[in-house]
Amino acid sequence: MDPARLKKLEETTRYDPSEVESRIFGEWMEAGYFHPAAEGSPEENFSVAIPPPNVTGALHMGHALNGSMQDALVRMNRMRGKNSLWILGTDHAGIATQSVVEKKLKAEGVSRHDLGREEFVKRVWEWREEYGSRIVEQYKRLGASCDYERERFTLDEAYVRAVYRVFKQLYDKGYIYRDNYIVNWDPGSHSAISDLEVENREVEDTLFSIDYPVEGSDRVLTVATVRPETMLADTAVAVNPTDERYGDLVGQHCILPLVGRRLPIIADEHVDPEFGTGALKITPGHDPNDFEIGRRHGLEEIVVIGPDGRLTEEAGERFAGMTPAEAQVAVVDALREEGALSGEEPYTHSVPFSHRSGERIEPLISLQWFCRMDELAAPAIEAVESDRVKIAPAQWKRVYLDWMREIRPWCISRQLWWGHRIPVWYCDACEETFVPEDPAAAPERCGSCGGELRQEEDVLDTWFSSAIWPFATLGWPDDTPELRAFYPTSFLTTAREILFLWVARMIMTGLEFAGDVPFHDVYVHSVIQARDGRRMSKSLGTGIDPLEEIDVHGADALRFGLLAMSSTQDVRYSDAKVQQGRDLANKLWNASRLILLNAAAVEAEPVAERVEDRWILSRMEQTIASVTAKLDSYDFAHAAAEAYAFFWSELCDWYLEIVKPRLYEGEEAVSANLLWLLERTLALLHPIMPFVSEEVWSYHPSRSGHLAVHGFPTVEGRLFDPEAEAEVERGIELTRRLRAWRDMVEVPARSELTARVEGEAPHEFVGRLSRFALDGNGGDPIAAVGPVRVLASADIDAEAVATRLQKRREELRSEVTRAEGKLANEKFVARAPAELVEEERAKLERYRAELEELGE
RNA sequence: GGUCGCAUAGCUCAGCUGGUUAGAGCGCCUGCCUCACAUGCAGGAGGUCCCUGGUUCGAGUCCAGGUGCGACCACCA
Repeated sequence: MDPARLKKLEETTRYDPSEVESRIFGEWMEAGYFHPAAEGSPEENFSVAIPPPNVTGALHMGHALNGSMQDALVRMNRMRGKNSLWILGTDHAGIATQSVVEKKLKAEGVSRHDLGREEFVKRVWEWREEYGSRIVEQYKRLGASCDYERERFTLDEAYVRAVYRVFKQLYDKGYIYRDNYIVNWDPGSHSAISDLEVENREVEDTLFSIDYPVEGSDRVLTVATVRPETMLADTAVAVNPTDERYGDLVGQHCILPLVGRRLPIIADEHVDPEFGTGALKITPGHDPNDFEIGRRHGLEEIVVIGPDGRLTEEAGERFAGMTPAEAQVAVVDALREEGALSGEEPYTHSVPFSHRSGERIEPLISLQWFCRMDELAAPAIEAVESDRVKIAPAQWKRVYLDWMREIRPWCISRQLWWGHRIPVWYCDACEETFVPEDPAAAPERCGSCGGELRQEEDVLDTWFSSAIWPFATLGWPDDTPELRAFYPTSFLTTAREILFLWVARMIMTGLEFAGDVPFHDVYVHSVIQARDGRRMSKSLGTGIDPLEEIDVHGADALRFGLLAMSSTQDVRYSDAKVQQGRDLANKLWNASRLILLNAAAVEAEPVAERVEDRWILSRMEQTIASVTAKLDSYDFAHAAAEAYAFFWSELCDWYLEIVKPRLYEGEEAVSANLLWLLERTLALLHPIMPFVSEEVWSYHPSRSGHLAVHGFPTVEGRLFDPEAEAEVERGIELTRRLRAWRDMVEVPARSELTARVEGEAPHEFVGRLSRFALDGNGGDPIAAVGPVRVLASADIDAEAVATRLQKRREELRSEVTRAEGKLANEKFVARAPAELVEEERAKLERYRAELEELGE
């Protein structure tokens, strides 16, 4: 070994991740391990498409967890020799990015309208050039083995082509259409948003009762509403057809207060006779239900709130220009003046808010583009029903299916500038609509009348482009080598919040356009909450920055911690688990120092002769089998815990302590075993803790290349040895009991006690590790611990021994009582499995024997 | 309103198809700076497994009801 490196190994007793991580990552990148050739078939290869983070984003805990899981599987499969590709890229994130840049411009005192569309979009691109790669660099800090040379962006030229191809095909099929429809208008982003981008929140409002006089009568119909300002757009009043109170009024009219409009009184099933007075004002322009009712009854659709979120001229000059809140006050005042307000009471209900801007959704009718989903959903339902796409944990399969079976048209247009501008051209002269094959070469003049064409102003929903991520990133619609080698991808890990928004849509588009499901497995991971159980969120200030955690504890520690704390249920962020990961890295480094600095130079297969060697080699194989199976089934927490327990408890606490004398003597067999165990342990841990394992590996005498591409251990069945396991475990158990006994009777830690053994002698290590000389003779034993008879000594306090004995006797008596009771139960003896009963009898015997030993 | 999930040690969580004395990490207590590691080693204390019924020889685990949280979906003004 290079003297400088040897010195480092000898002198460094604390593992320092910050020194190691960037260096190692550079080595991997330079070697090109993460940039596989587009060869082989999807069946033999392994591929994953990263859920593309927003270009505006910074790495948060969700990314870190998701990335740790993906990287663990990608690395394991790369080590297995599979051609492995982890596709990386970012999402242009329409609303989020546009508002970031708008905010920046605002600070400069400019609005996007001052700049105009073209200039504004240019500015966003400039912003993206400067800041857009930040999150990609952050993934490197995590150790993510993505293909950084194949980075994609949803607005790359090739990607845009794919988006347009999809749009065109869906349009030609008639799935995409334009319609005046009620949409979720987000006054914050000045755009329509889809149902999935709306979240409902409980809000306390006032429920107003308003009297609508019935035409030609002195009766009034009292309606209840939380949004009196929308009455200005009322076009009917509805009652339930079975409601006897109003049967005679159906077909008549009432008069809209303040406005004076005649409103037909209609009957509709939707109205709940139990609610309020059983009469419902109908505002098709500003309420989704009313819109449906309006369409059923052919009602007039009036819109009084404009895209700017303020009341329009339609609302009448008294109210035009007001915000809805101002208008509410004004309308209520006016109603009160007219004597039409007959009640108000507090009312709590759920109200839609924009997930993007946080503002209250203003439902209104506007002209938007929609995509019909039924036809696309059908095969995507089948694919999941038949498990061509397996969703785990299993309960999410049903959630997916339930949603897909009730899928509704998707509003895909957004009134933004940043995004894929909808590839549709209109001719105002002859009212034709064109969707060209190649938008880049779109005609300038109308094919029918020669009139001037103008392109649709709106852009597509960001999720429209992310929906095709798994194949568009591989070059679709061209028939590329990447597509042939890596599609379908192997699996997807995701947070459940984007199961519909993203996962479902990828399955639909994958089947429709790429001819196959986009992935075979979907693993829905848990959500890591803040330490106090709240959501991690920037606005709440509850977020924990993964980069800070990496700075302090190292990427390996964070990765281990996140995987260890992950679960099928949501969990609170656990500093202790990250700490555990850090300690593990340190322990790995130090155990490796012990081995590497003391092992004789041997290049041999393990030697399974002595029972402790047979034991640890068997345990190693069992651990490899178990950890591998857990990783393959996305059970990261147990994989991490088992690898940890094996390495720490069995390998370090026991095996290393047992074999130290042999190691120091330079025995070759134990050196061979230790180097073999170290190699396999490092490889097994590498998918979880890539940096420290790679660093340690760099000192291993068997090293011929990086661990990142070293073979992943497979199980050597010949090393399984249940007998050796049982035998050594008995020795460990006895050692533990002897140590506990010593501590209990307060023997000084250093003093060696003498004892003799009844019957077969235990393994050599038992006496050594418990500081007992087991070859004593003569004298009466003062205590018995299993087969060990402890002899009197100046270090042993007789009183403490008596107390200890008393305590043990009590424990045993209670166990004897329990076992006796169980065996006295005839039904247990008769009906429980025979071996269970036998076991219970044996136990009872043991307890009784020990009790007798203790002088009972 | 519908669906799903969760309640186990002081804390954060494991406990598969019901079966040893219910586990881990952290924290706590007691010893140890033992020549890999004090980011360490050894030992220990600590649990009416939310409540009530039920099924069973046997229930943390299965069933019913209840209580308390949480998530998702949903057009009742």
